[in-house]
Amino acid sequence: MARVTIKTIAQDLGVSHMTVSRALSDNPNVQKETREAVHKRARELGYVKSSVAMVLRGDSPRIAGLLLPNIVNEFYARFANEMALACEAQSWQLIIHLTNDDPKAEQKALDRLREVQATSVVMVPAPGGAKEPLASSASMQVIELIRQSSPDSGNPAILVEDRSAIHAAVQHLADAGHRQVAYIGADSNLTSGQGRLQAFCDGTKAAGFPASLDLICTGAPSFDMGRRHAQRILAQGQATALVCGGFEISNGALSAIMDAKAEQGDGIAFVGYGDPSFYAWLDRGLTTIQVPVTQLAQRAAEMVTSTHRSDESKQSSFLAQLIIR
Amino acid sequence: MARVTIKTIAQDLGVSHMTVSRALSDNPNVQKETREAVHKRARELGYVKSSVAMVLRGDSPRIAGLLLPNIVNEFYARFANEMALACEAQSWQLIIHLTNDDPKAEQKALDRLREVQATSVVMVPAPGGAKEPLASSASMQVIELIRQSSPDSGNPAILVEDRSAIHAAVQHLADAGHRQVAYIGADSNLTSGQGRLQAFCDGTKAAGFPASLDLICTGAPSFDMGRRHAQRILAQGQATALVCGGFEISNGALSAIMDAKAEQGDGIAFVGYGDPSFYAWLDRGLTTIQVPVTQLAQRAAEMVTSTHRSDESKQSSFLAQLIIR
DNA sequence: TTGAAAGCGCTAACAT
DNA sequence: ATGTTAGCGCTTTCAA
Repeated sequence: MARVTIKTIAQDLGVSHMTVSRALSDNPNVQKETREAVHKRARELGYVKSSVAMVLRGDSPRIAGLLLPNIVNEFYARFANEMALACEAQSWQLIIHLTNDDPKAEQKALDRLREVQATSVVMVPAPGGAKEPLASSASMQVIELIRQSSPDSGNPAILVEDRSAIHAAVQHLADAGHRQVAYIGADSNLTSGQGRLQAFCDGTKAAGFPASLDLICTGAPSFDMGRRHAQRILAQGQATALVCGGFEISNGALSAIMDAKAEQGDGIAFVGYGDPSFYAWLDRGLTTIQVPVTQLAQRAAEMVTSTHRSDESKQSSFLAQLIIR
Repeated sequence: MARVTIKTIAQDLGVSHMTVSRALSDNPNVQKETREAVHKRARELGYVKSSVAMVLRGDSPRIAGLLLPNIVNEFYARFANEMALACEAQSWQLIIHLTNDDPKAEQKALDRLREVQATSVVMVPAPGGAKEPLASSASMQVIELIRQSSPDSGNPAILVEDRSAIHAAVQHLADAGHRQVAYIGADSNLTSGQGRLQAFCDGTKAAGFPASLDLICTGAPSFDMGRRHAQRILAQGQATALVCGGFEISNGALSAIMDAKAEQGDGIAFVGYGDPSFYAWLDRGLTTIQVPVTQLAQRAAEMVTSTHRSDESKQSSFLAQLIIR
């Protein structure tokens, strides 16, 4: 069945398509009867205004892109969920692309979004991705999430202030008597990686047992990376506690720990990153660094749906919190 | 900065926009030099073809909609994740809308998708939603997921054959000596609810202890609903085991059980629905009904990206499996 | 080998 | 109060 357009309705009613257009937008310059007739017929035929035509004319489409490494990690899932709801409330649509932290996938996703003329993109920049997310993407507002592609990318960013929480995590472990505390986190390729590692080192120094280098593992953050390093740390048996600096890393490390526990029963103290619901149920509750997802998502939705794109590269930062269980 | 179009390039190079169009699509009817010059300039200016213009002309946009109750539940998250990846591989974009199982949100989402001329939608129909998802949506191919808005909706559907798994779950509990087995699931408002409840009842009959009605709880499926009913069941203390028939219900019931366990230490045998990663870690592993997410998602992506819309209301069904832990 | 015209759905700006 | 025209970016068709 061919698309129902204002012309369909116009012919149907024997008026010009302009009259229909006016009637549908409740322009006063139409006979009341005509207007009602048009509305009625439109409803009957199931007419919907083509946003495509509107966009071609110059309206900016109420479409935003969201680029995440994945959506299985509960943090990203929650973020996407909340942001989608907030956008929906403003009649914005969200196109989600998963990058798996791969720069090529990231670039492709950005291109596809430009094709549909998405107004803005919220993205967790992939490590090693384009430093300047394509000059050409000047047409889209790019908002960086959690990490920054480069400290001076000039894009607005929504960040997490987690250094104090990481510091507190180390202190907490120290208070419990731990002296051999390992750390797994992103490498200094990522702005977030730098900050977290720094905070960890500061924490150990403050607690009086400067971290030994062989207890510090960094690299490109991923579930597997976290799992591998945790396995190694467990095998070495040197560390008595482990702090994670990344969502995926935390889950990966945890899976290694749970596996080991199933076999041997013992375990090491663990401080996770992010707070998926099940962390509260494992081992009578896992201590973890909780990131304020809702706030982040709401901020993102705000920035996306507000038409005034922040000219200044505004950065907002939200406070993470150590949840002790 | 104004959008870069073929006209921009044309003026720039002093040729007609048609030449540019031809050059960009590698039409042989252009001087080699011209073609190369055009390509070069296009790259420099960061030109991207407007899919909006193409769609207006008649191309169908490679955009599909995905309507899910939420995306926090790990099953839905995994589904969305896998489907998004599969779509990406085919250069399709996915617009995700969250309905929270609310018919009004569902209807709105469908309208928005029609506005952007989405080609097809994969949706978990909300309970009580439009029986015929809007005749007018004839323009979009609607694919129902997991449940059907009505048995004879006539839409293609991707379903889960979980009756044998539910049956097996009851048998498993019976083998372990349980006789008072409770069930929480969707009501008969949903096609999936009917089937699961039926399978549960059949199972208890086969096991020799027909389910007593006060151990059977049904209603609109949600986390809260699962949680409330589980709390009540625990408080009554009659049942020694509980089977869940729904993703959200399962997580809700589980949260009630974990809370109770934290307080009293005892618990009842539990068979979940869906298999989020952490089920394996709780209580040395939760027995659960595992739904083949990947298969479902891949099938969905296939149907969406294949241009030949299945005229016949094809239904595919994938087998769920009882995972005993 | 190139260009000009028309049309996809819609509305602002002019007619009438 | 209603109709006509033009143009958003692109390709198909027809003309040079």
